[in-house]
This record gives sequence, structure tokens and C-alpha cells, in this order.
Amino acid sequence: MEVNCLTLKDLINPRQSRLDFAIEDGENAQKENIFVDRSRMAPKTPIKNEPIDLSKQKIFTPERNPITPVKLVDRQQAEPWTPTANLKMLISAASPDIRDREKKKELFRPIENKDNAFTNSIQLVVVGNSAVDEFEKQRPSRKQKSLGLLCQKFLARYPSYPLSTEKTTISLDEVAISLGVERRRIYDIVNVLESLHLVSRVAKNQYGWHGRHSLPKTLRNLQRLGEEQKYEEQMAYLQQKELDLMDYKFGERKKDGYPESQDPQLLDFSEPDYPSSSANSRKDKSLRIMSQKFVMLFLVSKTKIVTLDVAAKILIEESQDTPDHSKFKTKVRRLYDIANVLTSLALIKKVHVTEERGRKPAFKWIGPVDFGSSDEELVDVSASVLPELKRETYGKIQVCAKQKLTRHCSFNTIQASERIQRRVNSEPSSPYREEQGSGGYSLEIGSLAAIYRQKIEDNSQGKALASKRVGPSSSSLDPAVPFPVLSVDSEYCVNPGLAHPVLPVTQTDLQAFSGQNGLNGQVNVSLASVASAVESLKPALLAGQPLVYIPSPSLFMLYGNLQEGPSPGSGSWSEKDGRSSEAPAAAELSSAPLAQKRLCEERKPEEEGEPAMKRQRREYEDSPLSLVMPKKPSDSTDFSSPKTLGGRASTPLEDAHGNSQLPAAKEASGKAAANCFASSEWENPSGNIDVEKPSKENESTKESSLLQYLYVQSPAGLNGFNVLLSGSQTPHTVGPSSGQLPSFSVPCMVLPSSTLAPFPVLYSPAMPGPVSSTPSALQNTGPMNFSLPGLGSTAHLVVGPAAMVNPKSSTLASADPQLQGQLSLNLSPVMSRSNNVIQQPESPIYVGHPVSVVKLEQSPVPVTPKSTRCTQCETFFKTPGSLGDPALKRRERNQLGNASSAQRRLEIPSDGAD
DNA sequence: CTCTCCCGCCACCCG
DNA sequence: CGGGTGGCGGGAGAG
Repeated sequence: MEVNCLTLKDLINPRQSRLDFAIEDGENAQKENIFVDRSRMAPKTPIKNEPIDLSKQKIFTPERNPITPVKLVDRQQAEPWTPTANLKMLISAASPDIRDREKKKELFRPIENKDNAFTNSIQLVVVGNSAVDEFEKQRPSRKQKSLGLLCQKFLARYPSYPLSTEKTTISLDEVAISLGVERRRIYDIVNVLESLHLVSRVAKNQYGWHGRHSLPKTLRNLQRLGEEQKYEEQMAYLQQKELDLMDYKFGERKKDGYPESQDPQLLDFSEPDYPSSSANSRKDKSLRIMSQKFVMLFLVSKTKIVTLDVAAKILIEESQDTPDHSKFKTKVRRLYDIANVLTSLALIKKVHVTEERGRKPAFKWIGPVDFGSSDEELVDVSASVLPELKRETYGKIQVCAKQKLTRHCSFNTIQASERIQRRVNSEPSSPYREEQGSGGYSLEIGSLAAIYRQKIEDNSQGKALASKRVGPSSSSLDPAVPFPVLSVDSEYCVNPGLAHPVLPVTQTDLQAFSGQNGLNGQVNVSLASVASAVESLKPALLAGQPLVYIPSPSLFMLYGNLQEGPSPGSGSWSEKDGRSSEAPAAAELSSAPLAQKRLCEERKPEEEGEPAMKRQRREYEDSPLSLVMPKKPSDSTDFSSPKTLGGRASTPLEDAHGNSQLPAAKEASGKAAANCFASSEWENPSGNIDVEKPSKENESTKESSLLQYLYVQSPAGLNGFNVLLSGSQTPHTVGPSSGQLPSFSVPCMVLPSSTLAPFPVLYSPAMPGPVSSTPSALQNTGPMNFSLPGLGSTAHLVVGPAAMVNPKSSTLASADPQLQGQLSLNLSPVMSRSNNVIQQPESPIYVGHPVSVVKLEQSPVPVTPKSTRCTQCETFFKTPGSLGDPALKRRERNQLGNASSAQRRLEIPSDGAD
């Protein structure tokens, strides 16, 4: 009997017994927990947690084992919910999407469905192998335990761009426990991250988190080194030769004159702040070195595609290993490990290169390409350019301000875009697909939605994480402690796999873009520096990022806010909830006048209170979205209406009438640059390459998010395009120098000046009132109008603050679960073509993202609130639920064995679409 | 079958 | 020496 076995083990080693026990659970709880819903997890959780108390564990006796289940049962009753579970429930209740997801999960893991599964499982185990087998069957798939997924969870714990002031330390033990994996796995992740200087070893078991601030620099250095190494030549050589593994003669290349590889020292780009402690200590850093070299290969590659075999060969050669087949295999394994992490970082994505021999696994670099200069290239939408834009044209423009905080936003945006692109490419059925070639806006819209989601996800994660981090060992098993939000969020986190960053648009791209769209010249939008120097990052827009729809044929630019991760200063969620949350947005605009919000409110008396607020908060923080839509005349009815989940109220921008003039406000607001993403980026570079299906990607998309941006269609009369800026989020940075600061995107729309004349510039501060938690310097001054200098006198800048939209005011009730699924953002390609905006709830991509859209009357004249439709969707943050399982104690890894794996959750989010 | 890559043994080192 | 690290490759899931 199992019991007996346990007993023996126990006798031998108490710990062992525990392990066994754990394993048993593991069959169910641990591994399966991964999938378990929070709600379901609750019952199980206690079990795991119990083990937390090691002292008890030791005591475990065989007899106890059987008992344990009982206890668990009791516990379930007694403590039906853990905080996390509770939260999850609430969320689930609030969010239909979540429920759907949960359902899927359940389907995925039937076992989990039973509340008493745990108990049963245990019994089964005791009973016999058959039971075990069943469990085995239900065990999470390999993918669910993949390093990539784990890495995502890991990354979700930390802000991509942590404030300089916040130094985050990573405790390997803690992380391993919290993620429920063996420490060994964490090393794999950390080593790769370290190679990119995202983290550095501080001490035993301790790593410091640096975030991506220095990533561009690191990449630049790697690129340089790669060039010095002539990797490109080597790659070309190998590819050309098409050498077979077996045939490949190592060392040949050197003869050919390839330079020797450099010393294996990990490149130290570390900044003063983060001295790379003892990086040198380890003699063997091969994974790190390999990672750097691998990255170099991408950076020097013209195609940005590297096949694993070539990479492995080069690495083997450099490592001076004996070139045998087993080495090759090993190298490839390592490359996969590295690739998983890099994918999680959205730096690369899996592709296949078709060659004579057939398909070869390869990866394509999707990370930033131009990191040569300090910051991302900003594209200014200059006034001069604007006029040139044709209304017909469409494209995406991202306005960014260089804000430290926001930088990641652009990244997110990119990822989202990429994701979408992939999806489009990979999904024949995708409605957007058709649009692609032409760079149709529909695609972009999709991307926007995706981006938006992404933002939300990111934010939420970040916040959650942040909060978690802040606390004492969050990882603690203490049941009282909320599940590591991170893990929960992680599900929705950016999927590395999913996220494919789109290269930042350069001027060239922009031009190209304009060409496509009929735009001429560049678009430069420079906003006065947005920054206020608020360190706290408050989610500015969130609440209602309003979407303004102005019927006009021109280009739409949607810009979402983005925000950096959690800001330390930011108030608690609760504070942010509701309108208060919006305040931050205003802050972001900082100098910019916030007052506008009021206008919106007036227009739409909103009722707030939406539960969604919380979610939104999280969401709104994210990155900015930029969307450009081709003009669609009238309608777009659907557009406006539904928002998805989170969609906050749409604010009726319509109201904005008025004053078109924008004083220098802009400057005050901050500088914004517009980045454009070339649609082309999305396309596969080479015909040979097949983009892998982004099955994973879906996850992120699910999340609904609020859109904070203004959707403006140029009035019929407008020739130019308008840029709509959403004021929602302004990052407050305290003075980061622009160089380092990530570009910050400010939602804004550039409106063709002349035509817009009738439209006043609206600036809606996120919060009408004072910002709740944030002491932002900015205050709502009231509606403001500013003109973009660059745009020319005629151009109008509309800034839509998050606040503008009132959640409740929205005509549509987001409450309807069904509606939630649909986002206004979801524009079906069809719509775009027809010029009518249609929502496609079905579109996978969009589902779940709340978007609020306000329709403005077509008439150039300011729309009245009535005319406009506002929809709000409440977005709740969908948390995957709590994830967490308690962590097992890693140390016992041996013992734990299977159990350890249990922790990993898999989420395969189906995209909404699925 | 190939592609992936999880898993965890066990060698290395450091303190 | 014990424990943190992490190389390494068997072997199995996924396609």
C-alpha cells in the first residue's frame, strides 16, 4: 500500500515522508494546481500551505497522511477562501471573460473541477496506481511547465522599468517558492537575464533587479561585439555551407579566417548603480555567455533570424568544445533554454526557416533594433507634416514623450503589435488578415486593442507585483498572504511568446507609412514635456480613457496611455479605484491642464462606481496605444458602444467643443514624440520564415483593458488628420533625463487643423477632481485647449484624459458579460473597409478588452454629449486567479520531485478568440 | 520521427 | 565541508 511505503520512508527520513506526501499532493495539488482556479485552489492551497510549517512536516507520520486529507477537507469548509481565492471569485463574478477562461481551464483539466478532487485524489493515491495514473493523465502538459512560462511569471514580478529609486532584490529561494519551481530553474532564467544585465547577482541567493533600463545599452554593446566578432560572416558562412551537423567540422571556420571568439567573460555593462557583483566569481558562465552570444547573432544578422543549428555551431566553436554530436545537442538544448527566456522578454520569437533540408528551427529578433542611440527614436509629428497627411491615409502613430516610466510602454505596444501581427499572419481566418498587406488600419486597430490589453496586463501585473514585492516575503506560504499576485497576473502577463515587439518606427518608417497612407512627410508631435515630476506613477488614465470618435475620414490616432509599472508612490488600489484613479492621469499630463475632465463629465453625467474601476486602474497604467484608423465616415457605431470589460466609460469627448486653441499648454504637458510602427514590420521578413503560431499569445489578449485614447475621425471636411492625445496617463517622472527615459506616450490625437477648427481641443484630465492619492502637482485646471505648435496653427490637439469618460455614463452597460467580450476596439476589418466601425466581439484578439468609445458627431461642430455615445465597459482586471500555489520548499527538491513542477501553472489563455 | 526541453544528478566553487 | 550554482544530458512529451 502506498501508506506503507510512506511509513517506511517516514521512518527513514521524516522529510522524505513529507516529500512523499507532497508528491501525492503534487499529483493533484501541485502539478495540477497549476491549472487550478483560484477558487478551486483555495481548498488545495491550505494543504500546501500547511506544509509550510516545516516543523509539522517533520512530524508527519504515515498515519497522518491519511488524516491530512481530512484536515484539508475541514479546512476547506472552515476556510473556504483564501484572500486570493476570494479575489478571484470576485473578479470572476465581475468578469465574464474570466469566467469563460475559467471554464476553459476546467475543461482543460477536468480533475480540477471537483472541489473535492483533492481529497479524492489522495484517496486514489492510496488506493493504487490506477489512481495515480489518472492523476498523471491530468498532469499539466509540458508546455505548462515550460521555462518560458516560468520566465514570464518571473518577469511579471518585477517592473520592466523600475524607478531608479527602487532597488529590487530577488531572492532566489523566494522566487522559486513563489513560482513553485525548483531553484535550478530560476538559475536558468536569472542567468540569461543577467547576461542582458536585467539582473545582477548581489549575493548568495540574491539578485538585484535592474529592469530594462539599460537594455538598449547592453544590446548596443552586444551588437558591437558581435560585429567585432564577425558573427554575421560566420553565420553567413555556416548557412551557406548548410553544413550538416555531422559533417560540420569545427575549427574549419577558423581556418577560414574567422576571428577568434572573445573571452568568455560576461560583458559587463553594468551600471555603477548595480555593480555586478562577482559576476566573475563563477568560472563557468556558459549559459550567460551563450546567451550574450546568441543575442549578438541576432543583432548582427541582417535578417534578424538565427537558426539554432548555426547558433549552436558557432557557440560550440567558440567554446572550443569538441565538436561532437552530443555537444551539439547539448548546445541546442541550452539555446532553447535561452530562447525561452529571450522570448519571454519579447526579444525574439520562434520562427522556422525553410531550407533544402526542410524546416529548421530558428528565432527571429523582435526586440529593439535601434538602440544605437540613446533612446528610441522619436518621430515628431510636426505641424508641418500634419497638413500633409491625407485624410485617407491611415497609419499608426505613437506619440511618445520621453519619460522614463513610459519607456516600457512603447515596448509593450510593440509587443502587442507584434502579437497581433502574428496572429493575423498565422490565422487565416483572421479578419485582419486581409488588411495586412496594405497595412490596413483594421490590423492596426487590432493591434491597438491588443496593445491596450497588454498595457493593462502589464500594469496590473506590475502593480500587483509591486505590491507584493513591497510586502515582506510575499512568497511566504502564509495563507493569509494573498497569493502572489504576480503569479496570477503572470498568466496574463505579456507573453513572451506572444509579444512580438514591433520595431519602433523611425522616420523612415514613418515616411513609408505616410506613403502608404498617403501621408507626406513626417509627423512630429512634440508635446511639451509631460512630465511633472511626479515620481509616483499613478495610473492616470485609467478610468475612463475615453475614446473619441469623430467622424471624419482621416486618420485616427489612438493613443493609449501607458504607464510604467507600479509606482511606489501610487496609492493603493483602493484609492485608485473609481475616479480617484484617474487623478493620476491628470498628473501625468502634469503640466497640462487637467480640468477638462469636467467637461466630459458634464457631458456625460456619469455614474461611476463601476466595479471595474479597479481593473481599470491597473489597466490604464499601461502603455500607450496608438491607433490610426482610416477614415471611416460615419459610423462606427458599434465602435463606440461596447466596451469590453474594463472599458471604462467612454467619455464623451464630443463635448469638447470649444476652444481649439491650445496655448502653450503643450509644452507644459511635455514632449511627446510620435512613434510609428511600420506595418511592414509585422510582416515576416523572409518568405522562408514561418511564424509560429502564436497559440501562447492569446493569453494576454484576453485581458480586457480599458482603452484610453481618443478616437477621432476627422470631420468630413478635414483634410488633415488629427491627432488625438489622450491625456490620461502621463508618467510622472521625476526628472529623468530624457535620454534615458523611455519614450512616453501620451495619448493624443492630432487633428487636422483646419478641419478641426470646429473642434476645440479637449483636454480631459483623468480626474476631475484632485487626484486622489497622488499628490500630483498637476491640478485640473479645467478644460484646456492647446494647439500643437508643430502642427501648425490649424492643428488641434485633443487630449483626452482618462477622466473624461465616465464609466457609468457610458450608454452601454458594461455589465453585460457578453458585451464585455466585445470591445469597441475590436474593429473588424470589414468595418474598416467599409469605413464603418464594427465591433467584432468574436475577434479573438479583442475580446475582453474594454474600450470606451465616444462617438462624436460627425458634424465638425462639437458634439453634444447626447449625440455621442459613450460606452463604458468596466474592466476588471482579470486575474488569472490566484495563482499561487504555495510553494513547495525548493530545498527539498529532490524529495519534492514531481511536486515542484506542480507549482507551475500553465495558462493558456485562449485568446479571446481561441 | 524530430523538435523541444524538463528534470535533476552531480561537479564546481565559494565561504 | 556544506551549500549555492549550474553544466549537462537522459529521456519523454508534443507535433
